[in-house]
Amino acid sequence: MDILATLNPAQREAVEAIKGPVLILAGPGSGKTRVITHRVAYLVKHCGISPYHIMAVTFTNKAAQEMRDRLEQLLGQAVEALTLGTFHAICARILRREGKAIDLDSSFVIYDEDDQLRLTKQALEELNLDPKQYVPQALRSAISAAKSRLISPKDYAQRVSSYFEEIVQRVYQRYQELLSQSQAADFDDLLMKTVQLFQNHSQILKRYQSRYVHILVDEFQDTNIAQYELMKQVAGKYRNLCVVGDPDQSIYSWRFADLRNILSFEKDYPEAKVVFLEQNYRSTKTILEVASDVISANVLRKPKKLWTENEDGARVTVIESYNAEEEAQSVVSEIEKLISQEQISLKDCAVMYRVNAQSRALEETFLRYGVPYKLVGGTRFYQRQEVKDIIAYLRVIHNPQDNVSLTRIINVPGRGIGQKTVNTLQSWAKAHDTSLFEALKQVSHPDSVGTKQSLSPHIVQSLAGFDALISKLTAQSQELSLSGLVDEILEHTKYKEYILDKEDGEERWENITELKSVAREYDELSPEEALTAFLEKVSLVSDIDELDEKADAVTLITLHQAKGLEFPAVFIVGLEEGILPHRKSFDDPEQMEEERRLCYVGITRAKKRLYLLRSYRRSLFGGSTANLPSRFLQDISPHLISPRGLWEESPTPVASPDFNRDSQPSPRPLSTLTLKVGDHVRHSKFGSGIVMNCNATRDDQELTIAFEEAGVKKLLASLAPLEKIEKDFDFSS
DNA sequence: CGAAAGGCTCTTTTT
DNA sequence: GAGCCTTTCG
Repeated sequence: MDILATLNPAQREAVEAIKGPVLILAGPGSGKTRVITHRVAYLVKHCGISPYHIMAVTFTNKAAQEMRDRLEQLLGQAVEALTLGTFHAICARILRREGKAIDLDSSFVIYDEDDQLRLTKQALEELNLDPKQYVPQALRSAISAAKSRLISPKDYAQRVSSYFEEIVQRVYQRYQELLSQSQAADFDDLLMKTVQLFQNHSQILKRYQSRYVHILVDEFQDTNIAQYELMKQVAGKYRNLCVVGDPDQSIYSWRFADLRNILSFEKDYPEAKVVFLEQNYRSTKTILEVASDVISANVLRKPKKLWTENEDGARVTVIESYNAEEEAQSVVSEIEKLISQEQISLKDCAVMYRVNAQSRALEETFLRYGVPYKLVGGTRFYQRQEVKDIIAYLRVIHNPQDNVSLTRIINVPGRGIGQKTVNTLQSWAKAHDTSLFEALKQVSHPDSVGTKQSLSPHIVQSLAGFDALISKLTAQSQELSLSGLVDEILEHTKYKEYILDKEDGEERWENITELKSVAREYDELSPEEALTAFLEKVSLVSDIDELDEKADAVTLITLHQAKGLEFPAVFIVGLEEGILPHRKSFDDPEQMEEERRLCYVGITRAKKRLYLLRSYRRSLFGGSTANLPSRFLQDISPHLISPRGLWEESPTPVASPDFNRDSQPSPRPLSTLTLKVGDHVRHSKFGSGIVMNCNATRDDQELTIAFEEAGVKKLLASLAPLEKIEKDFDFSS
């Protein structure tokens, strides 16, 4: 089969441009994944490049798996040698192989957010800082932000400019020490440490540079600085770097993704070829117009013209209901209508929402009406307490240095080792500069000195018992299959009795059974390999990876997770001020633009039918509140909408405030000048910029302006030396 | 030491 | 409303 035959001219151009850097700006539904897949196939089949010399980075493991499947179809051969995966998975692999060079044991564990938080708390405690005054979550996030920007504790120390940052620096420093003591890497470390490895070991970098002749990166708009740097390093030799992204679909800035990467790309690779994919193959004309109405209100974007040859399609349905329950019922009844009247099945339908908590009302209603559904995410399987407990046992067996996991299980199920004892062990470990595990071993030996007096013989016995348990399991781990090992853990800890005694015990035990069946998939490997592979998998899987496409059931999913997917019928629920856009974005125009992009991502998932739902009341936390309809709804041209619900009954809708930012009541005319959103301005100091938001204060205008060079600033119209400029100004150039 | 009860806070998105 | 923490009592 000819790899190029099925591509349109722009797609073909993107596939054939194999020499040098390429930036593909691809709108939703423009065949972006197809282009990447075909490009790899083209490299292998037409250019004779071995898959061994190609690296392709995807956003999720699922996307990676799908690409591998499609490639094998396209090429008619397996492509095992191809490096394909998420940045995190690829980095983990590199670090396992090369970690020795930077003092990272090849059996290092990967800490997730929960582990990170525990470690942050420990660092706080050790530094005698009050966790009430310094919220651990905030510190964790600040550390993560630093790492995503490749700022080491030392670098951080040099740029400290506030008391809070001073604290962050100290916690960050200690946090890293604790990580290294545990032979652990957190998510951010996977990226940062790989970059550092390459920075400090040029001979290792050279090997990888020579290997990867071609590099492809998908969802480029959601990469962070560390990922950008990594890519730049590996592509340093051949510069055959192809990145694909859509700035309008950038929705991960809170994970420190940096849209500037797209802008930097053209600066760092001036010879880059830029290809635009603008033809949409997914949605109807109507859906595309709705999407365009919503996204065009963003100020910080390059206008883009998407088009399609698809039919006009039905108008989008806007449904207003009284509360979340009624909203869920509307979804169910519309789905039933679709199934009976159109050729749409359950698995063609997806319900998307801003926050996971919204899934509850939906689930209850789906259950009540007996409509099958698959829930993506929510309380994530591998995050569940009981599942993490068992994994913690496995981690300790695999890597006894892992202090976080050891602390987690040392008294689970309860064996009389309380917080006080753990503290004693921890200070002993710190005083002797050793791991908690070593402390446990030393202290529980009857002939050890120095600590006995502070621990009762009774406790020492408990510790010795636990130590013996771990030793025994560790010995068994050499011989038993992985599922056998899990059985041993369960048996010796009496975990079943422990968990069945708790609330929802049955359900939790089922989760353990489920975990065991995952473990069984690794039984054919050698015990050592199985444990390593299993632990790696459970650290890096995401919920979306587990989505079963074939099951005939409605998908319930967050807007974030829906990125990259498509469905014939899409329901977006909770289009209300405070939900979508989320209230957290109210005072930050940049975040507000991201909310808008999120809405855009949701809309553009739909192929044929789109339903936008909004309810008058919603009880998200405790008391129920009345919310106004989302400003995004107001941005859609009325002729694209066919209304249902409250609007249907009362043709003259209840007067609701106009949310268009442009028409916010402006203050009394200023003698200088009055500006509105979207105006281009020049500031005597900050240069040229664009107005993102206007806030009328009592006798002034508070402006948020994105300056080309100086970034986003908040200014007062009466004071700022501003002039309005007419000429068209391209923010991104 | 551990279970139970009461009080507190903070409510987003996830590799 | 839930999850987390602290307090209290056995």
